Amino acid sequence: MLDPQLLRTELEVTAKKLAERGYDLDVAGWQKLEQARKTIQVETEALQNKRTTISKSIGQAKAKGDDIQPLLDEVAQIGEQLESSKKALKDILTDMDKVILYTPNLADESVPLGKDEADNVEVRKWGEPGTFDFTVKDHVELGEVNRGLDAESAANLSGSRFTLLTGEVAQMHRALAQLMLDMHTEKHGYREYYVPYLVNAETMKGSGQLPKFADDAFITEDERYLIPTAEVPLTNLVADAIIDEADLPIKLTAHTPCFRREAGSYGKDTKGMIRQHQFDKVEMVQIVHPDDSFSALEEMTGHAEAILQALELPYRTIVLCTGDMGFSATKTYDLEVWLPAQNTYREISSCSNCVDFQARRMQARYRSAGAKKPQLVHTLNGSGLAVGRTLIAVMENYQQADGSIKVPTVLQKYMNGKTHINQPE
RNA sequence: GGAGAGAUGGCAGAGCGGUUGAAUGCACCGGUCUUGAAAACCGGCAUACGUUAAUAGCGUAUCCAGGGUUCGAAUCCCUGUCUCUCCGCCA
Repeated sequence: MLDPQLLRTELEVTAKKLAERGYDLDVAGWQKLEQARKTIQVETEALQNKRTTISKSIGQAKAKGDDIQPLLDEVAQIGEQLESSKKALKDILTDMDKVILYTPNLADESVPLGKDEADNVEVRKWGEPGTFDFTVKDHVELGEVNRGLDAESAANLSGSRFTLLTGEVAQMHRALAQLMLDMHTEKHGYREYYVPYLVNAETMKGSGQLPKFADDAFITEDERYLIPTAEVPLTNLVADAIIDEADLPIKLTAHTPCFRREAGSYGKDTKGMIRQHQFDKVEMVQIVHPDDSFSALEEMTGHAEAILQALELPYRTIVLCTGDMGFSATKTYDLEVWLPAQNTYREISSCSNCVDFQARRMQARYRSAGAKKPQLVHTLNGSGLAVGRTLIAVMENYQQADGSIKVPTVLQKYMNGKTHINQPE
């Protein structure tokens, strides 16, 4: 959530910034609420104070054996008044809460203005798309040729947007996750976590998935949510914590399945395993000092890029424009990997700096030696990488004329030294 | 799934209807002493919100969470969550 102070002191400017990212804040409505809040809160607290004072003197009078009846009469009148005042205040605060919990983060100055993905800006490009002297197959065909991808069985078991992997393709999927975790823990300084895949509403609220995006998540009968990304449990690890400044930055990583309803994406990417209800992802999360979050974003994006470079997959890095960014982010880099069958770059990672937006929701703070009060930390998250899409990218970029797939050098040790998948004898 | 016990400040641990945001100890910070350190002694030490120019005052809230009883609740009642012990079951 945004700093409520910002909505009080710089409402106009804030509203303008929100408009840049396509969010229309009801300025007049908010001002009205804020005004009412001020009046009623002051009034309520004054009444509360009055009652406490009298109640205390009742105690004293009783101890001395004085007559307490006049005091009881006095306090009786306050009761009702306080009751209604309290209720009015609660209603207003609920309304204000609603507004503020549904309001996205502000974009950083360095983010390009724009409406949608068409306005995103390419920052850099790495590698050259390979050339093929045969007709390239997409990952669905390659999956069939290699008997490794079975969409029909998955559909029978679960419905659309599920995938079943078998044999060497499943093995490669596992190997990719291993490679990613190893690189992040051994080279990039992250600590590996195994986390719950079901979390409660409070946790989903902390990282910004609730209340606004309830429809995107799967919910269980006992009101737990299947995590849409490991960002949710990892980031919330510092909820309500006061961290020693010396312990920052905290760098966490986990390999988890991710579950998404994909409501509203009907007809999009229906073929293959690009967009699924369930997919694996290795996630990176950083909890950092406010001064360091933008440099941490560059670093983390580099960590995701390092995986693509190790796999020698061509990609480009883009910075999302104001209109295309996610709810909690103040700045986001997407990595897009080259998919020869689609003849285009497709998203494979998203790295965001959320500054204090999630930290404020979670009350995640740090204490520094000098400062009196604990300060909010900054949080970042990034995919490093989406495992399923990485598998697709490897399959398509490393395909051979006969439909077999070369195993990237860096991956071979994770696949018992195999150099090819389904190489004909 | 059955039976019982519990949840208080960074930690340990009192309090069980009145002036208690909460004793005491430890930890931490400042000071006295000391060549320095330790010990001893003195002082300080929660968070959020509101009000405000103010990180000054003042106010409100917070003793797991949410309801209730009461003039007044950390203390009494109800519901929920979590933890622990024993039994059962189980990977």
